[in-house]
Amino acid sequence: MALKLFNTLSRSIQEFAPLDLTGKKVGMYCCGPTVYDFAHIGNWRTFVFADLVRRYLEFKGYAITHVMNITDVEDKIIKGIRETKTALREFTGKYEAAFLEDLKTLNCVLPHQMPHATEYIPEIIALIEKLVARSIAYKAADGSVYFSIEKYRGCGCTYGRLLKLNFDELRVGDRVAADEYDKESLADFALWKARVPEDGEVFWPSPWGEGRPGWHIECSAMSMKMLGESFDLHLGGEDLKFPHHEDEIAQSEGATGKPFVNYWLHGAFLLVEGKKMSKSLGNFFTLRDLLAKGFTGREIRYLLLTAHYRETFNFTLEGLQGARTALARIDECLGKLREITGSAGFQPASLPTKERQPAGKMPALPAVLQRFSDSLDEDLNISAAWGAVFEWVRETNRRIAEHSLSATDSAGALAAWDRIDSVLGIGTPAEAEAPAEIIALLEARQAARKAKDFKKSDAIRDELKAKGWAIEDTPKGPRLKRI
RNA sequence: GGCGGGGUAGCCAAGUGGUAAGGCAGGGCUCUGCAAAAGCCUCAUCCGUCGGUUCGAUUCCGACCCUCGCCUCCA
Repeated sequence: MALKLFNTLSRSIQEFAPLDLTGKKVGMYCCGPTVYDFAHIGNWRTFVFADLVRRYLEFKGYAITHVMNITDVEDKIIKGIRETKTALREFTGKYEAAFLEDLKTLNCVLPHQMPHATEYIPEIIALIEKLVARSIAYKAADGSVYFSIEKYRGCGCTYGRLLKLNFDELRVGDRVAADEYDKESLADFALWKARVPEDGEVFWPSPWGEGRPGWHIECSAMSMKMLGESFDLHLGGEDLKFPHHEDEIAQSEGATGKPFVNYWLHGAFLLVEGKKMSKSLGNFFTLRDLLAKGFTGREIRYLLLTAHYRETFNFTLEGLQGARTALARIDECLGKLREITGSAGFQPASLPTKERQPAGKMPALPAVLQRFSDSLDEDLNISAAWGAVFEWVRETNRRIAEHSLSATDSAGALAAWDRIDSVLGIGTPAEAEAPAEIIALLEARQAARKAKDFKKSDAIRDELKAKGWAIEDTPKGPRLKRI
């Protein structure tokens, strides 16, 4: 089955077909973080969504180039370095390192390229020059360069491709009124911002004088530099549709005269405990806040991946608790499969299913994989995909209980899971090794049980519990579990 | 004011013109020296309200109510 995606550009679900003539290579750009603070759980929903798209395209056999920019020069960053009295690199470096660490915690595959805005100033300037040469951009009295929406529309281009805009009825709110730039038109946006005293040491030379790039232009410059003037996929949060993505289209197509991006994918917002996240409501969480509450990256990833990407999702602490139980259900099942398969060095990775297949042409898949893949083909219906996974878990458990699952069946099941998890990225939980002291207690308890000295064995169990370890007696002997 | 999402069991969340996936919680059972854990089974006569179309609507159409978001900081 072919992958279908909702394209914001056409406002409809379309079959995905890469620009690449061989149908194999795919270019994908996702707007990355502005490194002025720790990323919050809402940001992470978008990045995990991008990770899902990337992983699933790879699952389908595409050779993807995934680019995510790092915005390391911007108003809030400048404000931050002024307040903390640090250098630009020092300031952004700290948050960038945290971002990369969080990305790893959530088991997101690292994008192939993560360009920094400050390292692409020449490309940004060159792009602005093109726009100036085509008279779509102009230098204002304040030394800044703006994009003229009027001129752009005059060329027969449409501004407002991703959502309907009615300029006559745009409400002039406080934010717009607060703008005191020398723009010809209110809707015009900055490509190059002239240096002002508050910028401190943050500026670069340019044909229009010292200054720094606007936010929108950097994404156009870097994405086209890495992926070409036209590429396949551009993702981001839904709030970026306007103005950011709209402006990217205008700048890029205004400069090249070619279609910029084929498919625009937008991830929906996240509510936390039913409300928009805000610090005053006390429902504002960074990933780090949640880790501090004792949740793990995979639990958070799981929860972020339970809902369809285009639906507003309500993230709750209770949901996170449920995620833990749900994951344990999968882990238990996989653990049993591994026991049945035996530890004879079985390597799921060596199975032929792992082989790259020509895009869109997969061999016959095990039922669960087929359902999983069919679900994701439908505009990444991950809820249905999880449904397939959990029904498979139940069926597998049933077969295990009636001992009708051979080592070969079990190995096959694990191989299927391996493929599924290449998309979900849930992995296996970090197993805590029990210290020798705990093992000794466990053995002492077993001895007492054998001698039917249950008073003693129960006492040892309590002692273990006090030390943070729970015992589960299974037919194959006791198992230790960290509490 | 303009534009766009939503309203499905206690909670989260898929889906369909023919009578409701999945997860969590709850209930029952199995296993167990007892527990714990786990597993299995079960759990919405019903999909915001009111009309309409239809043999049949949660699904299509209309109206209304509620809710969330975007409208130049924003994932």
